[in-house]
Amino acid sequence: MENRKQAILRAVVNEFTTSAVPVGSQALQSRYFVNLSSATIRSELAELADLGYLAQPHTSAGRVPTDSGYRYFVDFLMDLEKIPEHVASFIDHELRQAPADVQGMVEKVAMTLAAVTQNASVASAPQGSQARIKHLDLVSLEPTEVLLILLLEGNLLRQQVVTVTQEATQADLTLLTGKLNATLSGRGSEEARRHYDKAALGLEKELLGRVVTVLDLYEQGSESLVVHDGVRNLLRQPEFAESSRLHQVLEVLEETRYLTVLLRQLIGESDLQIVIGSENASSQLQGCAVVLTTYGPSNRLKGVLGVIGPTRMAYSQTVARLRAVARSASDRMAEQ
Amino acid sequence: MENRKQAILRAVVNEFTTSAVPVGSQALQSRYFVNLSSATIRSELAELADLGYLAQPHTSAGRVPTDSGYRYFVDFLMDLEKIPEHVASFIDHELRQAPADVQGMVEKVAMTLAAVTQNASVASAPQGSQARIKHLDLVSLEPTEVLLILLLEGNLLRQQVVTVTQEATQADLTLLTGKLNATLSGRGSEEARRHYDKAALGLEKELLGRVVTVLDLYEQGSESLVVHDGVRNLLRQPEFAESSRLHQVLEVLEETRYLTVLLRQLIGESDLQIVIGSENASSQLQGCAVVLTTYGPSNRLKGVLGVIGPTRMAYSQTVARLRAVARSASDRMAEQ
DNA sequence: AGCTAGCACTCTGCCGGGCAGAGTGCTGAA
DNA sequence: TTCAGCACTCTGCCCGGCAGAGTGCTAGCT
Repeated sequence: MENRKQAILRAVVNEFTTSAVPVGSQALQSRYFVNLSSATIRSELAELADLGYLAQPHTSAGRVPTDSGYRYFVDFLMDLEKIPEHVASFIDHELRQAPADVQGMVEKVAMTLAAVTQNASVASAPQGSQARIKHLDLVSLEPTEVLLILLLEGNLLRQQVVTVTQEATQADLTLLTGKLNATLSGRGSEEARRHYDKAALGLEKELLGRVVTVLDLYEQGSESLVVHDGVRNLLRQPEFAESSRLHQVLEVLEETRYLTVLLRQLIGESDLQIVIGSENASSQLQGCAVVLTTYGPSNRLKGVLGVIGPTRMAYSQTVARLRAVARSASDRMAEQ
Repeated sequence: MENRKQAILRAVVNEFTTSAVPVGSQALQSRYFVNLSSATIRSELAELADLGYLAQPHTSAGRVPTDSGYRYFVDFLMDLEKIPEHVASFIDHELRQAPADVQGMVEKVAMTLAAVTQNASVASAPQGSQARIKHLDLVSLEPTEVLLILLLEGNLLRQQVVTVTQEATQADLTLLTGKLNATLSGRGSEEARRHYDKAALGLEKELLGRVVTVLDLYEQGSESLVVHDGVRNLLRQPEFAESSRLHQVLEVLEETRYLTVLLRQLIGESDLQIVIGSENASSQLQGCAVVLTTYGPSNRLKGVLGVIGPTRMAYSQTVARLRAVARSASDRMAEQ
């Protein structure tokens, strides 16, 4: 595409993302192209519309970027924002005072991301495809009830109440704890399963069975933790003035199943993903853009972090800030 | 108040909660008082308006309950709904498949409550004024880094990474774990503090210090867990058609600080609390009603469970279902 | 004394026309 | 290739009129 067309498309996107009003040839001329006439701009706009990058709400309205227009913009025209100093330090400050547990951390990350991007945010807890046991603990609740505590790699705690058929005192359990820790720490589910298969019937086998279950659940990601925040930011945008639009977005955000699927598709894909409007698989997110990246304490443990907003979004700013939050959060988690 | 006035007020509230349209004398006559003329009803309505229980949006509209009207209704006129069988079994079914950890349980409770009341819900994790240690565990991460895992009464897990000044192997830690468990299990923060004061400088003292910190944080409730769900349900109500109304509610829900305060005021108060419109302390909840109750595994461990919706709410149904969820959740938590 | 039928009154919501404003596409000239 | 000018179109807004809903009041009835 010629340079000037690109410049005009960029200008339309910039203008529209800030004003939310269809932009006409005069506005462009006075603010971006003083030494071009509005008529010239008009003919360029018409051609951009023919190419499918712009559309007009009605005959005598200005132009609005289409989904392909935004796509072209983010692929070729966007120059990354340099994050202001105060935003960077805000991010660090917020994340530094996040709680140490995963749950609290993920919530704080989502909150911070929503605050700095002024959009809605989602975050899933970092998770590896393979779970490794770091430590295991058994606590007697009742004679036949045992609380199984599993510490997984990444300092993730899992707990399970196991009802066993045979009574066990805390002393029995402490003994067993030592044994299990010796054989299992640092190992994953395949190792646990092997021990389970070998074990004789009884307490140990019952508990090992539960250990395997917990690890399997984790690896399937079926109990994955996903949080969201910042829905109130969306309400500031005219796109969500009528409640039906927001309703659809909330259906996605509050229905964790959808969200899990949405996020899982990213894992393994490229570092940054931008999904615009109709590119979204789910019909509820038409008119919305989703910007996603991964984060986590290590290469093996990755969670997904995302921003959800109207397609009329400040993409360059969003991407830069999303990356900053992801980096800062990853650093914080790696420290632990 | 005379019987008939009460009946009319009750009818207005009933009718308005289902239709959301100001209710006029004719509608009342045809659906509730066939052997009364609309003129009679009109004069009663006028008197109820004089008493402050009803208002009209404009001269020729029907009547709408005021906040005091709703207040009178819930205090004197409401008869509690008997919960349909399928709702009761839905609640049990949902809560039965809740995860065993507190976080997951609280989320599931909030989700279920939102589903059965068709409003927004909030839930805080059960918390006692006194924390008791049930079990304690130490895991070596690095030579000078120890992961402290505390299992509190109510099966609440807390974890903390402690950087210690003196190197310790896992064997050292296992030894210390046994000692600390012997002295601390079943005890609370005052006991932990006593041991901390007595302990000689070194590993044990450093760890005990952290134990005390964790218990203190817990008892202050400063790290209390509060979740919400079901905002999408509010969007179905005409009250939230313009986004500004929802914006205010979201400010309260997404700002955990507000929510914590809102919920904490209930602890220690009566079993059930209904706050209607202007009775709300926070200005953002004008026009909203909040129905709160407590729940938890025992009398000492209580969390708050609440429903937030428009003042035009099916109070009787909401109260009944809120109670059912609270009871079912309490049972489930007590089992563990 | 309480209830009711009838009636005038008021307010909203909706429809259609007219008008200003914004923005376009086209054309002919530089 | 660019640009000035112009006719055209479409929206948003205002306005008046009208139907509908609901009220308050009054006079008469039981």
